[in-house]
Amino acid sequence: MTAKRVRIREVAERAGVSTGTVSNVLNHPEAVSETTRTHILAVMRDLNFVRDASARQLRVGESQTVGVIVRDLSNPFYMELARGIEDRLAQDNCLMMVCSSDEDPDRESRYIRLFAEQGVRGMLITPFRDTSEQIEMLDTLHIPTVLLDALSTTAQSVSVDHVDGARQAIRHLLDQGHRRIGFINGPPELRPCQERAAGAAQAIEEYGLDVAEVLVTTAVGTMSTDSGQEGMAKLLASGGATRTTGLVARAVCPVTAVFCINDFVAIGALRELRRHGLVVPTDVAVVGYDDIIFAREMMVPLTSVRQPMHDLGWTAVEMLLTGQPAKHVSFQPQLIVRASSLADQRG
Amino acid sequence: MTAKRVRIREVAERAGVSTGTVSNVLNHPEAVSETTRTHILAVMRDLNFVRDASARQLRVGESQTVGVIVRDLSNPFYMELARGIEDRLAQDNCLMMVCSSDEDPDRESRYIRLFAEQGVRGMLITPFRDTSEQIEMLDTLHIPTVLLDALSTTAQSVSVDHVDGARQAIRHLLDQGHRRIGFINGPPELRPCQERAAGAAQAIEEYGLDVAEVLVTTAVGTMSTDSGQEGMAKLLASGGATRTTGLVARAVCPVTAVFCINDFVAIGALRELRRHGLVVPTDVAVVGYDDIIFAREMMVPLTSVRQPMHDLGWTAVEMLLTGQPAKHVSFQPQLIVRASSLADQRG
DNA sequence: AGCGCGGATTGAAGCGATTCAGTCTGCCAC
DNA sequence: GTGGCAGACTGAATCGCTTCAATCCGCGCT
Repeated sequence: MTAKRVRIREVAERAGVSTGTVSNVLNHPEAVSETTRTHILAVMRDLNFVRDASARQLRVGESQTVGVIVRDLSNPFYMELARGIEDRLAQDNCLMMVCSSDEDPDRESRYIRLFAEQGVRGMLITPFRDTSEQIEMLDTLHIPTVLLDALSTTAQSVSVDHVDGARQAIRHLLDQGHRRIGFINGPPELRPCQERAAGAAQAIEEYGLDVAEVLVTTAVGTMSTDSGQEGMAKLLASGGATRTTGLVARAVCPVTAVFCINDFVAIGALRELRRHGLVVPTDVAVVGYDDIIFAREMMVPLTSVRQPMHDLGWTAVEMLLTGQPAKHVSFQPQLIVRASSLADQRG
Repeated sequence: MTAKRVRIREVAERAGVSTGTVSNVLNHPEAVSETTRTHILAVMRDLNFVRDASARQLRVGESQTVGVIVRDLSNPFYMELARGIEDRLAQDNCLMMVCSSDEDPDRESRYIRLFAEQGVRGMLITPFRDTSEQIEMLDTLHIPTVLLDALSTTAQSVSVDHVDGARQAIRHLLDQGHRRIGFINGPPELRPCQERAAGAAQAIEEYGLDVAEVLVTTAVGTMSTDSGQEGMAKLLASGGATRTTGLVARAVCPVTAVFCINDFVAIGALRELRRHGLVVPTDVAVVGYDDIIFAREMMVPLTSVRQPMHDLGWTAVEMLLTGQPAKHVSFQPQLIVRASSLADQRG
């Protein structure tokens, strides 16, 4: 029962050298002769020496940790992001401290302060409103910060191009011949929703078509399956009558395709379509957003816009650690085409 | 552009007191007179003072961080767990450092060492094999550790009762009248798989039935949708013939219900059943495990065994921080019944 | 033999907060 | 008037590591 942690001094004594040499083995091995180095390393192993990072940090003023604030850790959307961050940090032997802001400014401030006290190398923050005030504070503390999934004029930031993502989705539907396309948008006050709406319109214009004629937009309050179902119901209601084809009565769908702001919403939309006896993709094509892991596993695999979250996290850390001059890095999303939007591959 | 961080000394000077008093404001406010305390706090705010945690930690030998190692951070299964950990830590103003072992012993060791260097208050580890060796090492370093989702004789641990989870699932199917039940198990060398198999058998015995007659087991190598599909295919193949009912040709299913080792596997099983024209739950009932968020969102909402991961994380931290005497805490899972196993609620 | 040089090693200073033995002050009791 | 005491405050020592000026040593060169 050894009561205390082994210090560098014990190692030095046992190895018959000074503490400076032991420290050099740890930090400047090339400055120590082969013989003493291996000897000291052996002693370290014997004594089970573990270097105290807080003492080191106090002295050199640099830590091995990075703080990460996401909106909600339990949201699978952030998982891949976190993984990208971790993978890049591992290269520099760094660790990440993660927490959730829950979109609560107080929580966020509290965590930022805790991180500052810890002397993190930098912070990665997924802001949920204008955080320029906080950033300034961090600036005066000389703590580099990169905003995730945001565009900032004051700080470094990385994000995925929502305009382009929506454009790809709509272009794909137009390519498939659709000329009446529903768009179930999320809360219009959210930046990503605005941008995706813009991207959708842009794609239609690029095809020389009239946006007002092609796009039927409806917005829902939350990005959940229930909202998606509700949104789809609204779209269907705007269509009107019921038609009887063959033996089955079917709702007449006012659109031949639906672009959903997110995969959850798409799942809800699929549910409502099915409830009305409409078949995907034969009657209506559906495209989602985010490409959550289940998109491909669904009964009708869902076409979706994939965001390179792993790269996003990786690059954010890269910017943080290397102090890149780049102010903002934007990633291109990628449309993953699956059965839910491919009318000709049915059967 | 203030070049350096404000130290406690600056605050003391500016406030016309000694560093000791400033420190007391931070750590023993009751020992400082009302007047000076508020004055010092004001000065701190003015100067934007942020206390250096590494210096504090060096002196008092106690940090505000906890290390967490999960198998793979990008697995949604761990999200809720992480959230439970975070929520409990927040109460004590602690932060968590998270990382993924990827089931690689070297990575795991590396992270454990990093955590030890950081002087974490404790560690939460999701082991993937026998880690008693590592734990012993941590023991000599006096770093408390709680194993997650594991049962250990040497260390503290928390887990969910797999035997009971499987028992609930099978009991439910027996209640529904099923007497030939398929079981798509995972790799039989994994402890949870063994335990669930045991629980399944136990439930059948409790009903006074013959396990060999009721349960048709098949095992798959990985816990993926593809494996699930494959496993279901095997089950169906063991049945043999094809029957023609009404207008449709259908495979004869040798079982009337299937219990899957996990929801991904269940998704694969559903896919295969559908491919054979078998309807869930009319022809075959399906039960999964884990109750992933999508279980309820599926075309046929999936009955699944829910594990209280949030509580698990919360309790693990509780044990860590309060040094509970309890060696092991086991949680009860809960069967969430949905349409996929309720034959009588169809239509 | 003496000099110079460079690589290896030493050891004390210092990072910033906390602690604690001690001082200082004011006040009450006798 | 003096002693005693509690409450408020002080400041030097300390935590373990890194750093760097200084020292030491061995060797080749003149």
